Amino acid sequence: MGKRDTDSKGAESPVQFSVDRSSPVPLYFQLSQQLEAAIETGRLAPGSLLGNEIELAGRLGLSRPTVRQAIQSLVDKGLLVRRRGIGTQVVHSQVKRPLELSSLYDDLETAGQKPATRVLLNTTTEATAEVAAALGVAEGAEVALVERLRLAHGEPVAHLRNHLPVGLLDLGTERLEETGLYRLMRAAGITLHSARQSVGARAATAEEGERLGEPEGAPLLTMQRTTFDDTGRAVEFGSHVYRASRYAFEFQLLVRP
Amino acid sequence: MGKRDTDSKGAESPVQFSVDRSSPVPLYFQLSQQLEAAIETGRLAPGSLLGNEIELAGRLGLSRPTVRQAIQSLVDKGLLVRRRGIGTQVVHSQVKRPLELSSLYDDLETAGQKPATRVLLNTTTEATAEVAAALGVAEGAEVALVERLRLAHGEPVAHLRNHLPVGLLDLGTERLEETGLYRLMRAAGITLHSARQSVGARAATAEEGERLGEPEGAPLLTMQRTTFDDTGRAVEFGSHVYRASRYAFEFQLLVRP
DNA sequence: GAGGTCACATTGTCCGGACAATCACGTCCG
DNA sequence: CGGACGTGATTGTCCGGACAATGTGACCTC
Repeated sequence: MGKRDTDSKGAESPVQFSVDRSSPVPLYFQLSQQLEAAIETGRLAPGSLLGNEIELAGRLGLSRPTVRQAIQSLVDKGLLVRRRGIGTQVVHSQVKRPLELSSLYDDLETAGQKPATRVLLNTTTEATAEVAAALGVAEGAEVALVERLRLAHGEPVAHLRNHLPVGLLDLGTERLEETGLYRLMRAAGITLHSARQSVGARAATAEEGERLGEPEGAPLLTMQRTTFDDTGRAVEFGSHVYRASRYAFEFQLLVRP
Repeated sequence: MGKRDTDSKGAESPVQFSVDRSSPVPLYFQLSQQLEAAIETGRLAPGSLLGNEIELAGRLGLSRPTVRQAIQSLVDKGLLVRRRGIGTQVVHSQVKRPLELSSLYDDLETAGQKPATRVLLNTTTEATAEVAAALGVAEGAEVALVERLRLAHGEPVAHLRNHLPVGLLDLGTERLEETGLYRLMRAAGITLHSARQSVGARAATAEEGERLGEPEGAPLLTMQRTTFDDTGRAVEFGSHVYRASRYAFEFQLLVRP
């Protein structure tokens, strides 16, 4: 039978870590970042053992709880797996990034494309029943409305319609053309917390087809999203339409144990 | 019991918790479950403070790290928010469930529908290049193939095609009609870890329309998914098609701080 | 040789304490 | 009256240790 090779354990790990106690960065965070970098660059091979926590702590001059905290954060990210009695090992699969609350802008940017934005509308309007329910305001109340066309390689990719509470944010049209909405919100001190999404599909109307360069009746990917900040306040309601021929949602998700 | 002192905050913390030290269930887990139940039933109102950790620990006869571990698990679930200098409070928004690696079967079941499954195919086949790449086997190698039609209220909702490594699982056709694939895998001792998904849309072919009861060219929602267990092995590759007129993906997602 | 048993290694849980960082709030001063 | 400042409250980080639970592998028995 196959004998478990012993060099995966390795009496001494070839990878060295170190922490800077004078830095304001928490020690566990320093360590978790170094571990993550080592995993991503392959210096810690998939499937390899990490060496037991106690020895690792001693080697770094840290306590075991601190080392555990660092490891745990990577387990939560799906990069490591712990097994009682065995050890902690690097996950085999190609974990890229779990599903994030990312804007389309970031999606395209990380995909190597150069997203462009054309702001079609930047005004205020009266909330419809749907928008009012999503944002938690009265029907007919004034809300901000932004409509944008997102392009990649000069081609339309998506039509984005966002409703926001008035006064939440200063929505400069030129800033909206430079970056994504979420970045603006974060920059304004809003800490995003969670979002409720619905992803579906439908056929393009004549108007939608015109805007996106698709024939009427072409399949479109739709997403509706309400985003909340950490006080539970709804800060955005988006109703977006993507060209199915040019875009798909790709993401990785983890099983919550 | 010492000082009850003045609860100057909101004077709203009459909820009592208790732990059973003779139980094999970890203490932090007992506490987190009770907290979660209290939040879901509304006994802990949204926005209300939780009372500081040290006092809570003293009241329960637990140490602060244990209480923190319980609270942290709920913070990770998005139910609580911690603020330094302020306290821990229940989030306002209607957090339902974060995106899970759930089967369509579970989705429909929790939606109150009674899903039915018709197994169209349960056999083995030779892996195409796409399947081979996803499952990490050689092209042309034998893999299991299952095709199912999922119905709700007697109407077709989705066509599911799954490829699996041979010998991984005993796929009884009658069991496939009773429950979802993921439940079978879990029951077989496979611990799911992560999945890579792609969600898109396209127009129905004539054959697809026939199967799902849609006209040719109707918009369909598509999902491709490769699922990995905790050893990094690909255990399933799914290629699914949903009727956009009858189904949409709904989920909640959390921002990774 | 097959199967069960036991020691060992490793992570899981829990404790008690210490100090730092941050935020809300009241106080003091201009 | 308003802004700067200090103070208290609360969570964040970190330590060192103890015992339990679990899976592996070697050893022993049959």
